Amino acid sequence: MSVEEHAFSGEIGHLADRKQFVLTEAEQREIAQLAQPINIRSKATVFKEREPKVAVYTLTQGIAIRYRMKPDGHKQIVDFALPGDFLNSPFPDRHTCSVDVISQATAYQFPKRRFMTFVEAHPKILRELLETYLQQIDAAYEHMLLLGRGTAEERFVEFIIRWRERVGRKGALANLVPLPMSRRDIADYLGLTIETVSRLLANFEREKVLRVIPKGLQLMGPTERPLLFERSYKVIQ
Amino acid sequence: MSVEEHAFSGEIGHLADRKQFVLTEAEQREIAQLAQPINIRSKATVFKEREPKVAVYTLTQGIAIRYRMKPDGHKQIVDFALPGDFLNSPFPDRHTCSVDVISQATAYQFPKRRFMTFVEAHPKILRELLETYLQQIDAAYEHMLLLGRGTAEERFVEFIIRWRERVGRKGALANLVPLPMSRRDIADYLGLTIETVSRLLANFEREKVLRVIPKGLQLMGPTERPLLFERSYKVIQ
DNA sequence: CGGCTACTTGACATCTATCAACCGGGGTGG
DNA sequence: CCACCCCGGTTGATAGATGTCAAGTAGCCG
Repeated sequence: MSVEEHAFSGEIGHLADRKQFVLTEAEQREIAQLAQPINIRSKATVFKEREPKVAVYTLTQGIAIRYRMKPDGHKQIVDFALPGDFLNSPFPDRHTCSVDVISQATAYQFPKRRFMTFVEAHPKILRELLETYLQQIDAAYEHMLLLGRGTAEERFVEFIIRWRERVGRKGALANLVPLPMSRRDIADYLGLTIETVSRLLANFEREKVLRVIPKGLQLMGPTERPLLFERSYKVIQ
Repeated sequence: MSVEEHAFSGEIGHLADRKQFVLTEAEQREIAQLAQPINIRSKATVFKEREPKVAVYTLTQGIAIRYRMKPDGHKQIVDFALPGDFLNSPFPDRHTCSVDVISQATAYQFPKRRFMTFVEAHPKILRELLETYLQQIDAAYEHMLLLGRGTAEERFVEFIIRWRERVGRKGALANLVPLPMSRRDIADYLGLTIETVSRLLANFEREKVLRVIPKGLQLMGPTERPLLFERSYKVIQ
């Protein structure tokens, strides 16, 4: 199968790589009763920042972007959500970010009050929730470092490394990295313009670090430029 | 008293503006037994990111910077901590950011295990902790938007507005804004260089938006440029 | 096949970083 | 007590990275 034929059309990220909740069967049944499954049509907005929060959502299929906007329309994506991820949290009373799905998607919708009473009745879950949020804080700090101090190239490289880890979590890390999101989404995640993202890709391709393929990238293996295969500053110490 | 004589040397932010914990006397006594008060000398590092985490700290006096570093030494400050703020969290096992104090400071040190058992025995506190972390996530998203999509001027203005709100929380918002941190710290918070920060201040001063005074700023009141007195996009809707 | 949208590419402008010199206050040592 | 030095801050000249604007291309869907 040639690279171009490689089908990225299938589901990716069946499970998010984030903190996984370990639930007993009883708990799962209980949760299923709380939740209402919903369909979200492609590119729809699930909720907007500052809107009153009536429910907590977990994504079950598809990919979502979680972002904040300036009044001039400029967007900063804070996170991509994969199936299994929460789209929001039970506090505060208003949404702290907006969420769009990038394609047809499904989610569970938990009425906020019921979600909280359930969680508070299950200390184990509350604690896991706590860990989830602390992971998010860690991720946010990492992203802040990137946005505040990274060059365009560093931002892009970090993005690919992290994204590859996330979607490849189930098996080995593949050299074919699916990119189901648009260039605009990548740019909005990295705090860059689509033109800059496009040029970065062109540069990397020229340097034989990767190849741009439909809806994804093919990484060319660690050569003289191991760039895309290690986190520069995670490995130091 | 002239502006220049205004003493910013006193304590600022006796209480952080963040989520305040409401504790019974019994709880306070219990907490006091868990905690060990410690002194931190000026500019000292309390802990470094990725170090094993043995304790949870709350700041009691002084101001701290919470930051992450790139291997090249570039720093991104994620937060300034005021008295009453946590410097870290009980998870994960390693610190997710470094903390330095910008002047002599004191803190409470809670052995991590004891902190967790205490918190888990007090669901009310656990829940408040949860809210605290969600506030931090909100703040981090806001900061990401600023770093990814804000111009140098927008970053600085947002910083002043937020900082003024934090240190002025107890009383009315003053037009004298103390800046106990160095230009380097401000630059590292905003993802800029000290030169750019310096030039921004010079510009604002030229436009009569503010005056630079020792260890602080004097805001000149909403003129034709209300700039520093409202959050541009909080007010929209 | 045609038109739309997403993406790419090029020319140019602009913003912020970099490099370097300079200033000023506070502390220190002669 | 004064001079010096050091450090933090400011200012200027210049460069470089990324944004902006505009044109062109390619893939996709009707």
